[in-house]
Amino acid sequence: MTVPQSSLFAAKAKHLGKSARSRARLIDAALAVFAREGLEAASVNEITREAEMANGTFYLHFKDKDELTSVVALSVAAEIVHEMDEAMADIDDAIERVSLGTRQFIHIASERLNWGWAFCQAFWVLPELRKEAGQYLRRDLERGVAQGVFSIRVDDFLVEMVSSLVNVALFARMNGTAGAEAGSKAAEMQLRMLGVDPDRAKQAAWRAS
Amino acid sequence: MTVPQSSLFAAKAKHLGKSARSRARLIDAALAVFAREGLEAASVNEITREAEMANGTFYLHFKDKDELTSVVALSVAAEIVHEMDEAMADIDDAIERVSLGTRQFIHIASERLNWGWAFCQAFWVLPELRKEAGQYLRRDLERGVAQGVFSIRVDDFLVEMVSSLVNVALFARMNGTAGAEAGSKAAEMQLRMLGVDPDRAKQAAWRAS
Amino acid sequence: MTVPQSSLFAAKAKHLGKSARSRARLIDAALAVFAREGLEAASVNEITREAEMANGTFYLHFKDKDELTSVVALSVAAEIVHEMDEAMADIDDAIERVSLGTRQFIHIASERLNWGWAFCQAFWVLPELRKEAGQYLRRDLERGVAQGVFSIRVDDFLVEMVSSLVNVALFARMNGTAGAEAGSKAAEMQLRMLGVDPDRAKQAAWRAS
Amino acid sequence: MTVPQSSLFAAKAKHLGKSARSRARLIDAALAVFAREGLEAASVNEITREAEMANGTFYLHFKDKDELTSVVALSVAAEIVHEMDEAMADIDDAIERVSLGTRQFIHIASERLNWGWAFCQAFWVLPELRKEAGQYLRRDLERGVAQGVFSIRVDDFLVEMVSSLVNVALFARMNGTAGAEAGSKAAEMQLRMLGVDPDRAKQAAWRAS
DNA sequence: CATGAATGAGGCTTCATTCAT
DNA sequence: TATGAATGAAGCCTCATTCAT
Repeated sequence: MTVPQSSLFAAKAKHLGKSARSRARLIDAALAVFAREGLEAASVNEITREAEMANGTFYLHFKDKDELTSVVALSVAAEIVHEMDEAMADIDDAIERVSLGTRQFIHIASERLNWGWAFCQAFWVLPELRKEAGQYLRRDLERGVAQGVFSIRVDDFLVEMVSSLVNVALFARMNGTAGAEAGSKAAEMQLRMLGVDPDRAKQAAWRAS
Repeated sequence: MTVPQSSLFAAKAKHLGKSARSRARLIDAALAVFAREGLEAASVNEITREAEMANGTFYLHFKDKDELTSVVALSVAAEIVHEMDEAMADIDDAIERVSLGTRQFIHIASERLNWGWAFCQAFWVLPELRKEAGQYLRRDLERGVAQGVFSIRVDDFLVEMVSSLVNVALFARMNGTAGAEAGSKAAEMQLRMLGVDPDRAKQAAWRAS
Repeated sequence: MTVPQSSLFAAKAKHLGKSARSRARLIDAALAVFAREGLEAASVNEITREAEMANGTFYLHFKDKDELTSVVALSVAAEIVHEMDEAMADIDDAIERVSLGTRQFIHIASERLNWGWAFCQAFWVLPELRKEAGQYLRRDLERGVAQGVFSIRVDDFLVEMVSSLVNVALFARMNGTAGAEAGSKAAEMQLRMLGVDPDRAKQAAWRAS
Repeated sequence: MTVPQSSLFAAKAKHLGKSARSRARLIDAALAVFAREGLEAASVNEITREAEMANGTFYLHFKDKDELTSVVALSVAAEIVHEMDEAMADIDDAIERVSLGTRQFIHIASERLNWGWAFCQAFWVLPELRKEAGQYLRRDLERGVAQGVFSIRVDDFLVEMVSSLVNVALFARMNGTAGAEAGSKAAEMQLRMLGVDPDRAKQAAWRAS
C-alpha cells in the first residue's frame, strides 16, 4: 500500500497527536506549494489553503515562514537520508557507497516530485541544508580515503563541490536535461573526480543496484 | 589607474549618451544591491536609491525588474567572457583552456565582489545565463574531445555539470569556504572528471598562469 | 427612525457576519468617495480611509477596484429596483408603470445623494449596469405595446434611449439643472416619445403618486 | 481628394505656422488615442508618441492635459457645427432643422470614428461641451416654439434632455446597438418628445435628406 | 488548538510635469 | 520651438504577521 506522494509526512504523523498531524500537513502542503510556485513566491496563505487550514493556524506550528522553510528542507533531507541509510546499511566499500548513495538520492528525490523541487531550491538558500548534506557525504569520502581508493584531500571545499554536484544532477533530472541515467552519470563523474580509475568508476556507477 | 569596483559599467559608459550613462549607473547599483540583499530581495526602490535617482527613472531604462536582472547578469557574463577571451586568445590546448578558463573566471568574478555574487545568484535563477555559460564551455569541451584528451561524451548534461561546478567553486570562493586556490582546485577536479590523467590534471591546474 | 444616508448597506448588514459587515462598510465608503471624487478618481486608499480600515483589508473583500465598482453599482441598482418593485407591485397599466417608475427611480436615487451620483457615473461606464436597467425597463415597454398604448417598436435601441433618458434626468436633478419636478418632466417626455397622447402623458406624469 | 480621417486638423493647419501645425498634430493624435484607450486612460506620453513628437513638446502647446481634452472636444464640436451649419444654412422649418441636425450630427461624428468616440466620452465629462451643444440646439428648439410646432416649454432641463438624447444615439451608433438608421430613429423620438404629431415626426425623420 | 478578519509596511509601476540642452 | 531624460507623488496590490473570538 502506497501513500499519495503529496502527503508523506501527514501519513507518518497519523498516529501522533493532533498538533503533530497539523504540522505535518503544513509541511506537505508547503512542499506542494514550493514545487508549484518556488520557495520565495510561496505565501503562507497559499500554504494554509493547500493544507485546508485557516491561515492563522500556521503560526501555531511555526514561528516564521523561515522556520517552515528550514524545517521542510531538513525534514526532507532527514527522510531521504533515512531511506538511504536503510538501503546502504551493509555496504562497506566507499566506492560503492558513493556510487549507490548518489544514485539512490537522485532516485528518491526525483520520484517524489515535490521533494526534488524543494531540495533543489532550498539547497542554495539554506546553508544548514548544505551543511547537513555535506556531513553525510563527508563520512563516505573519508572512508574512501582511509580505504585508499580516493586520491584526494577531503576538505570543506571538496565536500561542497561533491555535494553540489549531486544537487546539480538532481536539478538536471528534474528539469528534463537528464533522464533516469542522471544518477549513474553523476556518480561516474564524482568517482573520477575523487581519483578513482575511470574504468572502475564506470563499472561502479552503472552496475545494476 | 583603477576604477572603483562598484562602478565599472558606469566607467565604460562615460563617453556615451546621457541615457546610456544612467542605464549603466543602474546596472552598477543593481550589482551592489544584489550583492548586499540578494537577487529576489533587491527592490527597485533600493536600486534607484543606490544609483541616486528617482525611482521612476528606473522604468525609463528597463521595462521590468526582470529585465534588469537579466540584463545585469548577461552584461556581467559578457564582460567576463570578453576578458577571458583576451587572456586565452592564443591558447589551443583544450586542457590548458579549461584549466585556465576556470581559474580566470573565478579570479575575475571573485575580484569584483559584486559581480561574483550576482553571478552566483543569477546562475540558478536565469536559464539564459546557464545557457550562455554552457555554450562557452562546450566549445572547449568539444575541442578536448577532438584533441583526444577528454574521454567523455559531451552532452547537455555534461555541460551543465561542468559549468555548474565552476559556479559552485566561485560560490565557495565568495563565501570563504575556499581561498585563492579555489580556481586551481576546481580546475583539477574538472579535468579529472573529463578523464584527464590525475597527474596531468594537477599539473595543468596548478601551473602558474 | 432613519439611518444616516451614508451607511445604508452597513445598516442592512448589521446582523450578518463580521466579514459581511466590513464589506458593506466598504460599499458605503465607496459610494461616498465616488460621489465626492468621481468613479475613476476614487482610489482604494481613499475608500479604505473613508471606511476607517487598513488598505489591505480592501482586498479581503474585493478582488479589484473594478470588482468593487461593479458590485457597488449593481448593489445600488438592485436596492433601488427592490424599492421600486415594492411601490409598483400592483400597478398594471404600462403608462402608469413607466410614469411612476421613472419618478420613483429619480426620487429614490436623488434622495440618497451618494447613490444618485454613483448611478449617474457608473451608467456610462458599466455595460452590465445599462443592461440591468434596460431589462427592467423593457418589460414595461413591452407591456405597453401589448396593451396597445405605446405605438413604437421595442428594440435594443429604444430601450437604450429610454433608459438613458431616465439617467440623464437623474443627472440633471443631481446637478441642479432640475428640481423635484425632474421625474415628472422626464416621465412626460418619455411617454410622448413612446407615442402616448400628449394630454394623457401629461396627466400620467404629473398625477400625485 | 480626401484626407485620412485621422489627421483632419493637421490637414487644416497645413498652411499655418509651424507651431499651429504641431498643435494640430497633437489634437489629431489625441483623438486617435482617446478613441483607442479612452479619455482617462490616454497618457501624454502616448499622445506625443502617436504624434511622433518628444513628450516635452506637449507642454509647449497645452498648459495641461485638461486643456488638451477641452480643446480637443471643443474643436471637434466646432468643426461638426461648422459642417452642420453649411448643410442647414437655408433651412427654416424647425422640424426640419431638428430632424436634419440630429441625423447630420450622428452621421458626421460616427463616420470619423475618432471624433465619434471622443465626443461620446467627453460629453459626460466636460460641462463646457454640453453647454456648447445645448446652446446650438436651443436656438432650433426656440425657433420651433416660435413657429408653433413644438408644444413644450424650452428650459435648461429640456435642452439637456434633448442634447443628451443625441449623444446617446451617437453612442448606440458607435457601439453597434444601432446601424445607419440611428439618426432617423433618434430624430423621430425627439420630435415626438417635442410634441410634434407622430405622423409628421416620422415623415420628417425618415425623409431622404 | 483553531479560526479568519484585520493590519500596514512595502513592492511594483504609471504618469503628469519640469528642465537642461 | 523642440527634445527627451528625469522627477516623485500616487495608485494598485501582496503578504507576513497579529489578534479577538
